[in-house]
Amino acid sequence: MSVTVVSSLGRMGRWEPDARGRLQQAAMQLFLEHGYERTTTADIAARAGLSERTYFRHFPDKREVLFDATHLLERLVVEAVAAAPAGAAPLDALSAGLRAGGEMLDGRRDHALARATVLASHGELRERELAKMSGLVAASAAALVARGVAEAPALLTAEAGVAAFRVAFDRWVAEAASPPLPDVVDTVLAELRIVVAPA
Amino acid sequence: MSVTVVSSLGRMGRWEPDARGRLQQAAMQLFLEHGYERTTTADIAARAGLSERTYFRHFPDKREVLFDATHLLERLVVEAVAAAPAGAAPLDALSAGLRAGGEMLDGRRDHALARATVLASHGELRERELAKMSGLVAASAAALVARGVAEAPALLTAEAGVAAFRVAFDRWVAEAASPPLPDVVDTVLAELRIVVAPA
DNA sequence: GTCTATAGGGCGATAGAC
DNA sequence: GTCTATCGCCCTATAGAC
Repeated sequence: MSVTVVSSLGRMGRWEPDARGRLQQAAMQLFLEHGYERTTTADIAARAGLSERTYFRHFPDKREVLFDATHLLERLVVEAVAAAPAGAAPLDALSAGLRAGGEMLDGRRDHALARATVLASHGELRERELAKMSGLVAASAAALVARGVAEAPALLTAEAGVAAFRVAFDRWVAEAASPPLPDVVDTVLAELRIVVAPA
Repeated sequence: MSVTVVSSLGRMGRWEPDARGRLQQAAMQLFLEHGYERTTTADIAARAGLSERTYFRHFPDKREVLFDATHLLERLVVEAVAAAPAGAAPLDALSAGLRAGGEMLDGRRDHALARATVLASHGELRERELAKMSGLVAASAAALVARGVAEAPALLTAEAGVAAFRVAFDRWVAEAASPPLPDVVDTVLAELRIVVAPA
Protein backbone atom coordinates (compact mmCIF):
# COMPACT_ATOMS: atom_id res chain seq x y z
CA MET A 1 0.00 0.00 0.00
CA SER A 2 2.94 2.38 -0.32
CA VAL A 3 1.49 4.47 -3.18
CA THR A 4 4.81 6.16 -3.82
CA VAL A 5 4.00 9.24 -5.86
CA VAL A 6 7.43 9.75 -7.38
CA SER A 7 7.98 13.31 -8.48
CA SER A 8 8.70 13.35 -12.17
CA LEU A 9 10.73 16.52 -11.80
CA GLY A 10 13.80 14.56 -10.81
CA ARG A 11 15.89 15.67 -7.93
CA MET A 12 14.78 18.91 -6.41
CA GLY A 13 17.97 20.00 -4.77
CA ARG A 14 20.19 18.84 -2.01
CA TRP A 15 18.16 15.83 -0.96
CA GLU A 16 17.08 12.72 -2.75
CA PRO A 17 13.38 13.06 -3.50
CA ASP A 18 10.53 11.15 -1.87
CA ALA A 19 12.01 10.45 1.53
CA ARG A 20 8.64 9.21 2.72
CA GLY A 21 8.29 6.67 -0.07
CA ARG A 22 11.83 5.47 0.46
CA LEU A 23 11.11 4.91 4.13
CA GLN A 24 8.02 2.89 3.26
CA GLN A 25 9.89 0.73 0.79
CA ALA A 26 12.79 0.19 3.16
CA ALA A 27 10.43 -0.77 5.99
CA MET A 28 8.53 -3.34 3.91
CA GLN A 29 11.75 -4.89 2.66
CA LEU A 30 13.30 -5.14 6.10
CA PHE A 31 10.13 -6.45 7.74
CA LEU A 32 9.97 -9.19 5.12
CA GLU A 33 13.69 -9.97 5.28
CA HIS A 34 14.29 -10.00 9.01
CA GLY A 35 10.86 -9.74 10.61
CA TYR A 36 9.12 -6.80 12.22
CA GLU A 37 10.55 -7.19 15.71
CA ARG A 38 14.14 -7.57 14.65
CA THR A 39 13.99 -4.48 12.48
CA THR A 40 14.64 -1.19 14.28
CA THR A 41 13.52 2.25 13.22
CA ALA A 42 17.23 3.04 12.86
CA ASP A 43 17.57 0.17 10.37
CA ILE A 44 14.70 1.53 8.31
CA ALA A 45 16.12 5.02 8.28
CA ALA A 46 19.57 3.74 7.38
CA ARG A 47 18.34 1.76 4.39
CA ALA A 48 16.44 4.82 3.20
CA GLY A 49 19.59 6.89 3.59
CA LEU A 50 18.13 9.03 6.36
CA SER A 51 18.60 9.49 10.07
CA GLU A 52 16.35 7.88 12.64
CA ARG A 53 15.20 11.31 13.73
CA THR A 54 13.95 11.98 10.20
CA TYR A 55 12.00 8.74 10.24
CA PHE A 56 10.03 10.14 13.16
CA ARG A 57 9.38 13.37 11.32
CA HIS A 58 7.49 11.38 8.69
CA PHE A 59 5.83 8.73 10.85
CA PRO A 60 4.82 9.07 14.48
CA ASP A 61 5.79 5.50 15.34
CA LYS A 62 7.24 2.29 13.96
CA ARG A 63 3.86 0.88 12.93
CA GLU A 64 2.49 3.81 10.97
CA VAL A 65 4.90 3.39 8.06
CA LEU A 66 2.74 0.47 6.88
CA PHE A 67 -0.54 2.38 6.90
CA ASP A 68 -0.10 5.30 4.56
CA ALA A 69 -2.65 4.10 2.01
CA THR A 70 -5.45 4.11 4.55
CA HIS A 71 -6.11 7.78 3.95
CA LEU A 72 -6.59 7.13 0.24
CA LEU A 73 -8.93 4.21 0.88
CA GLU A 74 -10.98 6.35 3.23
CA ARG A 75 -11.19 9.16 0.71
CA LEU A 76 -12.31 6.86 -2.10
CA VAL A 77 -15.01 5.29 0.04
CA VAL A 78 -16.31 8.62 1.29
CA GLU A 79 -16.41 10.15 -2.19
CA ALA A 80 -18.22 7.17 -3.66
CA VAL A 81 -20.75 7.21 -0.83
CA ALA A 82 -21.41 10.88 -1.54
CA ALA A 83 -21.79 10.12 -5.25
CA ALA A 84 -24.31 7.30 -4.78
CA PRO A 85 -27.83 7.83 -6.18
CA ALA A 86 -29.92 10.09 -3.99
CA GLY A 87 -32.56 7.46 -3.30
CA ALA A 88 -30.16 4.69 -2.35
CA ALA A 89 -30.61 3.01 1.03
CA PRO A 90 -27.75 3.59 3.49
CA LEU A 91 -26.16 0.17 3.09
CA ASP A 92 -26.47 0.39 -0.69
CA ALA A 93 -24.69 3.74 -0.73
CA LEU A 94 -21.97 2.36 1.51
CA SER A 95 -21.74 -0.73 -0.66
CA ALA A 96 -20.92 1.51 -3.64
CA GLY A 97 -18.24 3.19 -1.55
CA LEU A 98 -16.67 -0.06 -0.42
CA ARG A 99 -16.62 -1.40 -3.97
CA ALA A 100 -14.79 1.77 -5.04
CA GLY A 101 -12.25 1.20 -2.29
CA GLY A 102 -11.95 -2.40 -3.42
CA GLU A 103 -11.20 -1.34 -7.01
CA MET A 104 -8.23 0.69 -5.83
CA LEU A 105 -6.73 -2.27 -3.99
CA ASP A 106 -7.60 -4.87 -6.62
CA GLY A 107 -4.61 -4.18 -8.85
CA ARG A 108 -2.19 -4.55 -5.98
CA ARG A 109 -2.81 -8.03 -4.68
CA ASP A 110 0.90 -8.89 -4.57
CA HIS A 111 1.58 -5.98 -2.31
CA ALA A 112 -1.53 -6.68 -0.23
CA LEU A 113 -0.38 -10.24 0.32
CA ALA A 114 3.13 -9.22 1.38
CA ARG A 115 1.69 -6.60 3.68
CA ALA A 116 -0.82 -9.08 5.14
CA THR A 117 2.05 -11.45 5.88
CA VAL A 118 3.84 -8.77 7.85
CA LEU A 119 0.67 -7.67 9.65
CA ALA A 120 -0.07 -11.25 10.68
CA SER A 121 3.36 -11.53 12.25
CA HIS A 122 2.83 -9.09 15.06
CA GLY A 123 -0.08 -8.12 17.34
CA GLU A 124 0.93 -4.48 17.44
CA LEU A 125 0.37 -4.29 13.70
CA ARG A 126 -2.97 -6.05 13.82
CA GLU A 127 -4.08 -3.59 16.50
CA ARG A 128 -3.12 -0.66 14.32
CA GLU A 129 -4.98 -2.18 11.37
CA LEU A 130 -8.12 -2.46 13.48
CA ALA A 131 -7.73 1.15 14.53
CA LYS A 132 -7.52 2.21 10.90
CA MET A 133 -10.65 0.23 10.08
CA SER A 134 -12.33 1.94 12.99
CA GLY A 135 -11.38 5.25 11.38
CA LEU A 136 -12.99 4.02 8.16
CA VAL A 137 -16.15 3.24 10.11
CA ALA A 138 -16.25 6.78 11.49
CA ALA A 139 -15.62 8.34 8.08
CA SER A 140 -18.25 6.14 6.45
CA ALA A 141 -20.81 6.98 9.10
CA ALA A 142 -20.10 10.68 8.63
CA ALA A 143 -20.53 10.30 4.87
CA LEU A 144 -23.91 8.66 5.43
CA VAL A 145 -24.97 11.39 7.85
CA ALA A 146 -24.05 13.91 5.13
CA ARG A 147 -26.60 12.10 2.93
CA GLY A 148 -29.29 12.74 5.53
CA VAL A 149 -29.13 9.43 7.37
CA ALA A 150 -29.65 9.73 11.13
CA GLU A 151 -26.67 9.19 13.43
CA ALA A 152 -27.68 5.84 14.93
CA PRO A 153 -28.48 3.95 11.72
CA ALA A 154 -25.50 5.57 9.99
CA LEU A 155 -23.13 4.24 12.62
CA LEU A 156 -24.62 0.76 12.59
CA THR A 157 -24.58 0.61 8.80
CA ALA A 158 -20.96 1.70 8.76
CA GLU A 159 -19.95 -0.85 11.41
CA ALA A 160 -21.65 -3.71 9.59
CA GLY A 161 -20.51 -2.62 6.14
CA VAL A 162 -16.86 -2.14 7.07
CA ALA A 163 -16.86 -5.45 8.95
CA ALA A 164 -18.05 -7.10 5.74
CA PHE A 165 -15.32 -5.27 3.82
CA ARG A 166 -12.68 -6.61 6.18
CA VAL A 167 -13.98 -10.13 5.81
CA ALA A 168 -14.02 -9.73 2.04
CA PHE A 169 -10.50 -8.34 2.00
CA ASP A 170 -9.14 -11.21 4.09
CA ARG A 171 -10.85 -13.76 1.87
CA TRP A 172 -9.53 -12.06 -1.28
CA VAL A 173 -5.98 -11.97 0.06
CA ALA A 174 -6.06 -15.56 1.27
CA GLU A 175 -7.22 -17.17 -1.98
CA ALA A 176 -4.69 -17.24 -4.80
CA ALA A 177 -7.25 -17.34 -7.61
CA SER A 178 -9.82 -15.00 -6.19
CA PRO A 179 -12.47 -12.97 -8.05
CA PRO A 180 -11.81 -9.22 -8.18
CA LEU A 181 -12.08 -7.62 -4.76
CA PRO A 182 -15.19 -5.54 -5.58
CA ASP A 183 -16.99 -8.76 -6.47
CA VAL A 184 -15.92 -10.41 -3.22
CA VAL A 185 -17.20 -7.34 -1.37
CA ASP A 186 -20.57 -7.74 -3.07
CA THR A 187 -20.66 -11.43 -2.23
CA VAL A 188 -19.89 -10.89 1.42
CA LEU A 189 -22.41 -8.07 1.73
CA ALA A 190 -25.05 -10.40 0.32
CA GLU A 191 -24.07 -13.04 2.87
CA LEU A 192 -24.29 -10.41 5.60
CA ARG A 193 -27.84 -9.52 4.58
CA ILE A 194 -28.79 -13.16 4.89
CA VAL A 195 -27.32 -13.86 8.33
CA VAL A 196 -28.71 -10.63 9.77
CA ALA A 197 -32.09 -10.90 8.08
CA PRO A 198 -35.06 -10.42 10.44
CA ALA A 199 -36.91 -13.64 11.14
CA MET B 1 -13.68 -3.89 34.59
CA SER B 2 -11.23 -4.83 37.29
CA VAL B 3 -13.28 -7.69 38.78
CA THR B 4 -11.05 -8.02 41.77
CA VAL B 5 -11.73 -11.43 43.17
CA VAL B 6 -10.56 -10.77 46.69
CA SER B 7 -9.62 -13.92 48.50
CA SER B 8 -11.74 -14.22 51.61
CA LEU B 9 -8.97 -16.11 53.35
CA GLY B 10 -7.26 -12.92 54.38
CA ARG B 11 -3.54 -12.73 54.11
CA MET B 12 -2.04 -15.90 52.86
CA GLY B 13 1.48 -15.60 54.13
CA ARG B 14 4.48 -13.50 53.37
CA TRP B 15 2.87 -11.13 50.84
CA GLU B 16 -0.17 -8.91 50.90
CA PRO B 17 -2.88 -10.76 49.00
CA ASP B 18 -4.21 -9.99 45.53
CA ALA B 19 -1.21 -8.28 43.98
CA ARG B 20 -2.91 -8.38 40.61
CA GLY B 21 -6.03 -6.61 41.86
CA ARG B 22 -3.96 -4.01 43.67
CA LEU B 23 -2.08 -3.27 40.46
CA GLN B 24 -5.35 -2.82 38.60
CA GLN B 25 -6.74 -0.48 41.22
CA ALA B 26 -3.53 1.52 41.41
CA ALA B 27 -3.41 1.88 37.63
CA MET B 28 -7.01 3.10 37.34
CA GLN B 29 -6.48 5.62 40.11
CA LEU B 30 -3.27 6.98 38.66
CA PHE B 31 -4.58 7.13 35.10
CA LEU B 32 -7.56 9.14 36.34
CA GLU B 33 -5.47 11.38 38.60
CA HIS B 34 -2.55 12.21 36.33
CA GLY B 35 -3.49 10.85 32.92
CA TYR B 36 -2.32 7.73 31.13
CA GLU B 37 0.80 9.16 29.55
CA ARG B 38 2.16 10.79 32.66
CA THR B 39 1.80 7.60 34.69
CA THR B 40 4.70 5.17 34.46
CA THR B 41 4.61 1.46 35.10
CA ALA B 42 6.96 2.17 38.02
CA ASP B 43 4.34 4.55 39.49
CA ILE B 44 1.70 1.85 39.28
CA ALA B 45 3.90 -0.74 40.90
CA ALA B 46 4.92 1.68 43.66
CA ARG B 47 1.34 2.54 44.57
CA ALA B 48 0.53 -1.17 44.72
CA GLY B 49 3.54 -1.71 46.96
CA LEU B 50 5.34 -3.85 44.39
CA SER B 51 8.37 -3.61 42.18
CA GLU B 52 8.13 -2.67 38.52
CA ARG B 53 9.42 -6.11 37.66
CA THR B 54 6.47 -7.62 39.46
CA TYR B 55 4.11 -5.47 37.43
CA PHE B 56 5.47 -7.08 34.27
CA ARG B 57 5.10 -10.52 35.80
CA HIS B 58 1.35 -9.92 36.00
CA PHE B 59 0.76 -7.90 32.83
CA PRO B 60 2.74 -8.06 29.61
CA ASP B 61 2.56 -4.30 28.98
CA LYS B 62 1.28 -1.02 30.34
CA ARG B 63 -2.08 -1.26 28.54
CA GLU B 64 -3.08 -4.74 29.53
CA VAL B 65 -3.77 -3.82 33.16
CA LEU B 66 -7.05 -2.25 32.00
CA PHE B 67 -8.29 -5.31 30.13
CA ASP B 68 -8.45 -8.11 32.63
CA ALA B 69 -12.22 -8.49 32.52
CA THR B 70 -12.21 -9.24 28.82
CA HIS B 71 -11.55 -12.91 29.44
CA LEU B 72 -14.60 -13.13 31.67
CA LEU B 73 -16.79 -11.34 29.13
CA GLU B 74 -15.61 -13.70 26.43
CA ARG B 75 -16.32 -16.75 28.59
CA LEU B 76 -19.83 -15.59 29.46
CA VAL B 77 -20.69 -14.90 25.85
CA VAL B 78 -19.32 -18.22 24.62
CA GLU B 79 -21.12 -20.21 27.32
CA ALA B 80 -24.44 -18.50 26.66
CA VAL B 81 -24.08 -19.08 22.93
CA ALA B 82 -23.52 -22.76 23.62
CA ALA B 83 -26.55 -22.84 25.92
CA ALA B 84 -28.93 -21.24 23.42
CA PRO B 85 -31.85 -23.37 22.15
CA ALA B 86 -30.77 -25.89 19.54
CA GLY B 87 -33.00 -24.46 16.86
CA ALA B 88 -32.00 -20.84 17.32
CA ALA B 89 -30.68 -18.94 14.28
CA PRO B 90 -26.99 -17.92 14.53
CA LEU B 91 -27.64 -14.27 15.31
CA ASP B 92 -30.28 -15.21 17.88
CA ALA B 93 -27.84 -17.52 19.65
CA LEU B 94 -25.20 -14.81 19.63
CA SER B 95 -27.75 -12.31 20.83
CA ALA B 96 -28.34 -14.46 23.91
CA GLY B 97 -24.60 -14.56 24.47
CA LEU B 98 -24.17 -10.82 24.18
CA ARG B 99 -27.07 -10.17 26.55
CA ALA B 100 -25.38 -12.45 29.08
CA GLY B 101 -22.19 -10.48 28.71
CA GLY B 102 -24.19 -7.30 29.14
CA GLU B 103 -25.69 -8.54 32.38
CA MET B 104 -22.25 -8.98 33.88
CA LEU B 105 -21.28 -5.39 33.06
CA ASP B 106 -24.62 -3.84 33.92
CA GLY B 107 -24.01 -3.55 37.66
CA ARG B 108 -20.71 -1.78 37.13
CA ARG B 109 -21.63 1.31 35.14
CA ASP B 110 -19.59 3.62 37.40
CA HIS B 111 -16.49 1.62 36.73
CA ALA B 112 -17.30 1.31 33.05
CA LEU B 113 -17.64 5.08 32.79
CA ALA B 114 -14.33 5.76 34.53
CA ARG B 115 -12.65 3.17 32.36
CA ALA B 116 -14.20 4.61 29.20
CA THR B 117 -12.85 8.04 30.18
CA VAL B 118 -9.34 6.65 30.41
CA LEU B 119 -9.67 4.68 27.19
CA ALA B 120 -10.86 7.76 25.34
CA SER B 121 -7.78 9.65 26.47
CA HIS B 122 -5.23 7.68 24.50
CA GLY B 123 -5.08 6.00 21.10
CA GLU B 124 -2.94 3.13 22.35
CA LEU B 125 -5.75 2.13 24.68
CA ARG B 126 -8.45 2.39 22.05
CA GLU B 127 -6.35 0.18 19.81
CA ARG B 128 -6.07 -2.44 22.51
CA GLU B 129 -9.81 -2.30 23.13
CA LEU B 130 -10.45 -2.96 19.46
CA ALA B 131 -8.05 -5.89 19.57
CA LYS B 132 -9.97 -7.35 22.51
CA MET B 133 -13.25 -6.97 20.67
CA SER B 134 -11.63 -8.71 17.73
CA GLY B 135 -10.83 -11.56 20.08
CA LEU B 136 -14.46 -11.62 21.13
CA VAL B 137 -15.45 -11.88 17.46
CA ALA B 138 -13.16 -14.88 17.00
CA ALA B 139 -14.44 -16.59 20.15
CA SER B 140 -18.06 -15.94 19.19
CA ALA B 141 -17.54 -17.28 15.69
CA ALA B 142 -15.93 -20.40 17.13
CA ALA B 143 -18.88 -20.85 19.49
CA LEU B 144 -21.25 -20.63 16.54
CA VAL B 145 -19.20 -23.12 14.54
CA ALA B 146 -19.46 -25.47 17.54
CA ARG B 147 -23.23 -25.23 17.10
CA GLY B 148 -22.90 -26.44 13.53
CA VAL B 149 -22.90 -23.09 11.75
CA ALA B 150 -20.59 -22.96 8.74
CA GLU B 151 -17.39 -20.89 9.00
CA ALA B 152 -18.36 -18.04 6.69
CA PRO B 153 -21.78 -17.18 8.16
CA ALA B 154 -20.42 -17.74 11.67
CA LEU B 155 -17.71 -15.14 11.14
CA LEU B 156 -20.07 -12.62 9.57
CA THR B 157 -22.64 -13.09 12.31
CA ALA B 158 -19.97 -12.63 14.95
CA GLU B 159 -18.59 -9.50 13.30
CA ALA B 160 -22.00 -7.89 13.00
CA GLY B 161 -23.18 -8.97 16.43
CA VAL B 162 -20.09 -7.79 18.28
CA ALA B 163 -20.17 -4.51 16.38
CA ALA B 164 -23.71 -4.04 17.63
CA PHE B 165 -22.58 -4.91 21.14
CA ARG B 166 -19.87 -2.24 21.01
CA VAL B 167 -22.35 0.35 19.79
CA ALA B 168 -24.74 -0.64 22.56
CA PHE B 169 -22.02 -0.48 25.18
CA ASP B 170 -20.91 2.99 24.08
CA ARG B 171 -24.49 4.24 24.11
CA TRP B 172 -25.12 2.73 27.55
CA VAL B 173 -21.98 4.30 28.98
CA ALA B 174 -22.65 7.70 27.43
CA GLU B 175 -26.21 8.14 28.71
CA ALA B 176 -26.56 8.79 32.43
CA ALA B 177 -30.08 7.38 32.74
CA SER B 178 -29.77 4.45 30.40
CA PRO B 179 -31.85 1.28 30.33
CA PRO B 180 -30.02 -1.87 31.50
CA LEU B 181 -27.25 -2.87 29.11
CA PRO B 182 -28.90 -6.12 27.98
CA ASP B 183 -31.92 -4.09 26.88
CA VAL B 184 -29.74 -1.66 24.97
CA VAL B 185 -28.06 -4.62 23.30
CA ASP B 186 -31.45 -5.90 22.20
CA THR B 187 -32.44 -2.47 20.91
CA VAL B 188 -29.29 -2.05 18.87
CA LEU B 189 -29.52 -5.56 17.45
CA ALA B 190 -33.06 -4.76 16.31
CA GLU B 191 -31.77 -1.56 14.68
CA LEU B 192 -29.05 -3.58 12.98
CA ARG B 193 -31.58 -5.97 11.50
CA ILE B 194 -33.43 -3.01 10.04
CA VAL B 195 -30.49 -1.23 8.41
CA VAL B 196 -29.08 -4.45 6.96
CA ALA B 197 -32.44 -5.86 5.88
CA PRO B 198 -32.50 -7.06 2.26
CA ALA B 199 -34.47 -4.77 -0.03
C1' DG C 1 16.62 -7.98 40.84
C1' DT C 2 19.87 -5.91 37.55
C1' DC C 3 21.05 -4.64 33.09
C1' DT C 4 20.21 -3.22 28.38
C1' DA C 5 18.14 -2.21 23.82
C1' DT C 6 14.65 0.28 21.52
C1' DA C 7 10.84 3.58 20.94
C1' DG C 8 9.94 7.98 20.74
C1' DG C 9 10.02 12.98 22.22
C1' DG C 10 12.55 17.82 22.94
C1' DC C 11 15.57 21.06 21.29
C1' DG C 12 18.92 23.36 18.53
C1' DA C 13 21.89 23.53 14.47
C1' DT C 14 22.37 23.38 9.53
C1' DA C 15 21.47 23.95 4.82
C1' DG C 16 19.13 24.45 1.13
C1' DA C 17 14.68 26.78 -1.58
C1' DC C 18 12.10 30.92 -2.19
C1' DG D 1 15.05 37.53 5.44
C1' DT D 2 11.35 33.04 5.85
C1' DC D 3 10.16 28.26 5.36
C1' DT D 4 11.11 23.52 5.41
C1' DA D 5 13.75 19.19 5.56
C1' DT D 6 17.38 17.18 7.62
C1' DC D 7 20.60 15.79 11.38
C1' DG D 8 22.69 15.18 16.10
C1' DC D 9 22.54 14.81 20.76
C1' DC D 10 20.22 14.14 25.07
C1' DC D 11 16.62 12.22 27.55
C1' DT D 12 13.04 8.95 29.61
C1' DA D 13 10.01 4.84 29.75
C1' DT D 14 8.91 0.47 28.08
C1' DA D 15 9.82 -4.11 27.93
C1' DG D 16 12.64 -8.00 27.53
C1' DA D 17 17.06 -10.48 28.56
C1' DC D 18 20.16 -12.18 31.76
